[in-house]
Amino acid sequence: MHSNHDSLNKILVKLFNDILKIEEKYLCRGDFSDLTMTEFHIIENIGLSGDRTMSETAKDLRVTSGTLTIGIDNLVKKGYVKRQRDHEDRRRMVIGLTDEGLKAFRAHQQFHEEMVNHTLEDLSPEQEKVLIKALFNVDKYFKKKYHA
Amino acid sequence: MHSNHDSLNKILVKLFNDILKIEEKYLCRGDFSDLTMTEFHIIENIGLSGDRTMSETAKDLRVTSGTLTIGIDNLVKKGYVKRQRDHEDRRRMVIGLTDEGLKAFRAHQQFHEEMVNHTLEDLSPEQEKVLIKALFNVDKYFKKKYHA
DNA sequence: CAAGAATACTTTGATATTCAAAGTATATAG
DNA sequence: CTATATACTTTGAATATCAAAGTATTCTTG
Repeated sequence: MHSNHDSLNKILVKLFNDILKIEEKYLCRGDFSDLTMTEFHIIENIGLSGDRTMSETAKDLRVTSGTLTIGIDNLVKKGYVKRQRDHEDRRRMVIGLTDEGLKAFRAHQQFHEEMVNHTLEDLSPEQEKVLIKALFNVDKYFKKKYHA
Repeated sequence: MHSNHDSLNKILVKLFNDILKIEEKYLCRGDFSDLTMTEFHIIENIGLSGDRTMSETAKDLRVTSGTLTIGIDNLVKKGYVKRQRDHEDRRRMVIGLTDEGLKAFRAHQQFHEEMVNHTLEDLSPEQEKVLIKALFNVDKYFKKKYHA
C-alpha cells in the first residue's frame, strides 16, 4: 500500500522539479535561443487554441493580465506573436502566432511527443489508459479542491 | 494509438503548468505565508536527505551554488534552516532543518500525500504499479537523453 | 613541505518573472 | 447620458536566477 504511495510521491516530486528545467535547457537554444521557457509556454498556449484574447490566455496560464502584457510585448518584439485590436470590441486584443511562432510551437510539441513516446514505450494500450486515467484524477482533484 | 498519446500530452502539459501554481497558493499562506515556493522546495530537498552540503543540494535542485546560497541565507534568516561549517572540511557547510523547518516540510509532504491519494483513489494495486512504471519511464528517459 | 591546482562556498551585477494597484480606453446598463 | 464594468497596459517593488569574480580551505605533486 504505502510503498506504492511513497514511490509515486517521490517520483512526482522529482519529475515536477526536473522536467521544466530539462525542457528549458533543451528548447531554449539553437533556433530558439532568444526564447525563455515562460515565452515557450505562452506560445504553446496560444498555439493550442488558435487566436485568443489576452485575458483568456492569462487565465489559462494562471498569470495576471499585467504579467501577460509584458510577455506578449516581448514575443511581439521578437517576432513570434502578432497582436491586433479586435474590431468587434475595441477593448480586446487578439493574439496569434506568426510563422516563426508556429515553428517554435512545433519544436515544443515535438519535445513533448518524444517524452510521451518514451513514457508509453513498454505499456500496453490497456496500461496506457490506466496512466491517462490516473493523471486525469490528479487534474480533477485539483480542479475540485482548489477551485482552479 | 495517437489519441492516447495526444491525451497524455495534453494532460501532462496541463498538470505541469498548473500544479506548481496551485501548490504555491495552497502552501504559502497561514503558518507559512513567509515562505515562497522556491523556499519550500529547498526545505523539501533538505528534509528528504537529512543533513547535506550546499553543493549536493544545489545539484539536486538544479540551481547554481550562488542561487542556493541566497535561498539558504533567506531560510536561515526566517528560522527554517540552520547552517554550520563542517568540522572535517571547513570549506563545506552542513545545512539542516530547524524545528520550524520540519513543520514546513511536513506540511509540504501532506499536500503531496493528499494529491497522491486522490490520484490512486480508484486504481487497483496492479494499476498503481503501471502508473509508477510509466512515471519512472519518463524519469529514466530524461536521465538518459539529457545527461541529467 | 611549499607552491599551485582544485574544491566549496559567497558575493556581485545583471536579467527575467511576477504581482498588485493605478491608469486608459471602450462597452454596457439603467 | 452617466455610472459601472470590462479589457488591457503601465508602474513600482519583490523574488529568482545565472555567470563570473572573489575568498577560504584542502589536495597534489615535485
